[in-house]
Amino acid sequence: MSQTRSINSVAALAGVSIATVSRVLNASKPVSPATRQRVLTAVEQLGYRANAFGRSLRKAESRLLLVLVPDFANPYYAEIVQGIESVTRLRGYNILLAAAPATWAGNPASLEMLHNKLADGVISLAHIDGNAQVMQEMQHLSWVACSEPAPQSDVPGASEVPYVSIDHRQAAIDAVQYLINQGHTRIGLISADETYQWAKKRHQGYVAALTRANIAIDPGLIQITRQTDYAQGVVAAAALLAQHDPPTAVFAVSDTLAIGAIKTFIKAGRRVPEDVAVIGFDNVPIAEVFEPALTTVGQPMHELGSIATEILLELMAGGTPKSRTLAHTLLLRKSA
Amino acid sequence: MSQTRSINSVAALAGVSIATVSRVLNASKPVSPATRQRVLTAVEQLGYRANAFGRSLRKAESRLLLVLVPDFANPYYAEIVQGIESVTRLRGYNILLAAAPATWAGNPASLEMLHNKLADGVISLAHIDGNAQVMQEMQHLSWVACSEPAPQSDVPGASEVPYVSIDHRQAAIDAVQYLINQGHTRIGLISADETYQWAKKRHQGYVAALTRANIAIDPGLIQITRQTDYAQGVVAAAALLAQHDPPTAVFAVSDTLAIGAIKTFIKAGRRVPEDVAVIGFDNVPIAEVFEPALTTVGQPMHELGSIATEILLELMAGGTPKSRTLAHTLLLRKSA
DNA sequence: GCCAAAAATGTAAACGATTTCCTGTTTTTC
DNA sequence: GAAAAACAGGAAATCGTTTACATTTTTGGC
Repeated sequence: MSQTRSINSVAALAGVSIATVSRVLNASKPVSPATRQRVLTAVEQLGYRANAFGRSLRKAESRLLLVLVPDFANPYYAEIVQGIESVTRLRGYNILLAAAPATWAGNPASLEMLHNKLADGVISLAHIDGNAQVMQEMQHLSWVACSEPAPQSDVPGASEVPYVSIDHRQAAIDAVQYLINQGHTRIGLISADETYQWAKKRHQGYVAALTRANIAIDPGLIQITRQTDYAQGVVAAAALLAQHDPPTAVFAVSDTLAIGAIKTFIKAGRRVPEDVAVIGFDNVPIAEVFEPALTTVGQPMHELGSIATEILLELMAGGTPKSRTLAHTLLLRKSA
Repeated sequence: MSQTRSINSVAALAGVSIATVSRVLNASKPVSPATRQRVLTAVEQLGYRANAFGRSLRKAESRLLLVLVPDFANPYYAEIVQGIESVTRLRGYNILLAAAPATWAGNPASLEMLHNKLADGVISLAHIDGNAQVMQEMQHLSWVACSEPAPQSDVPGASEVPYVSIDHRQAAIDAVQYLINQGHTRIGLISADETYQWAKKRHQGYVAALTRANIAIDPGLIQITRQTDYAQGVVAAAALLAQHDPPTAVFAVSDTLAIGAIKTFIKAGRRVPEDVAVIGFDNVPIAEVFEPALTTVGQPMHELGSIATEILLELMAGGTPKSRTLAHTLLLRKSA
């Protein structure tokens, strides 16, 4: 009752060999109804459950998927994880959760220890730089990048890491174009640490949209923050207000930045959207509820996660799935 | 390079036995500096990393902690997980993440499959009802309940499950008392599904505070919602407004409910806090940023997670840690 | 130099499953 | 009714570690 039962105890109780017990439990080979039943009742009686390590060791698979998350507390990632979970649950996999180190380079230990062949595959929501150690590990395991495209391997013949993401550049173009259509010409940008591909791409989209509309790029209107929390949005907005000709519209690469900015604008006596229009990015849960409700670019978070998982599973099954680009949506609300 | 290397290949390359390799890697017994070095370079050269299953099978431990989360997308849980991670990282453990089924009873499979002895311990952020299957599993594994106290086992001699939580009842008393001190006498309650202990306890605190102040309980001012999302807050607030003598203050058992309620009040032409004061619970990230900034009860989320982990680790080490009750804080902002 | 004690290393037995053979029993088929 | 095929179930190898026990090598005191 209290101690751990092995397959041997079941076999003994049922009066069969351990091979037969295994066959019943895995339905791997036919077993006569009579013995089958005997095994089943023995299992029931002992409350037996197969030891995961024994199984994994023999089969060389764990049915565990490693999920690398840059920041647990960020609702954006949380929703993606939710999407991942919805698929793993169905397919009989479990999630091994790990914090992606802020910088890959320094601590190989943290990562390497993690997937000592423990997981069958990896879904990374984090930025993966070309760190050699990491890249080498990637050869051994099935990887898929979610939201943040993975760097290509230099190793010749190495297979590419598939990814699933929205078109960040186009999404930024859509957002900025919307502001332009509203008649704005002085449009500010609040971007974030551009080692992140998404930040970089959105910045590019901003530039592309303005260029296409023949609006000159004013470096003073571009604020790059270190992180994406409210506080950084506050700082960036203050910097924009300090310009001698402040913007009449702002595109922020995340909702948190946008909200921080709006608070600053309002505190400075500006009305949003009348004096300054603001568009955010991500459509986090608060966006809809905030006053004024935030106009923002919505990402299909749940699908990002679920499709990444499907792709990974296909990859693990030996297939060659293609990367996917999902549709974004411009959610028109009150702030712009 | 590409195929999986076992300890044998390392032993062969270094010209030693596998035992010695293991001893070097685990520092379990002294090894002469010379051989030690030879083993280390062999390990390096082959990129060897110990197989987790072999090790876990032999040592009967996985250094994996199962974390049961009711809802991934809820920032409240996300922050607790962050706290858990901060400790597991330090102590060399990893997190196995699982969605706690909404109702335990129906699907034993989901849970049982999960911890086929795979994890060394369990941290539950979820409500654990007295489901017999679950309770039995709890005998086999070290459990700790985080935020939601676990039910006591009926099994005589069974050890109690330690928990870490704030004093939900007292926190509710503090919040409601604050409203009373402000002169309010018609105070509404928006509570949630009271199979959750925290909801029940907060409701009790509400009643206790009013009773102590000799204010009669008006059932019409008590709204119980199914979930804790914004939408439910909207519905509950509308119901409160429909009363012939609506409340001048409202205590909501979660920030999301509070925010939904505030939006409704404002839309109905009421000013917050002048016409209706609102206090929430949890201090989610939005609370500070919302307009009007939300007065709420703060829980030490990060510590809830980290201390739960410490307790679990102590339990697993054979200790008998005591349950902990952490301090809450009433955060006075603008909404009340 | 010799011998006992100490230190270093090797051998082999677990750990708990799955799975490949293999050996007996049926069952089929002509 | 006999040969062939199908079926059930068991014995033992295997996965990759750790570790108790055995053995060899080194050390140091005389």
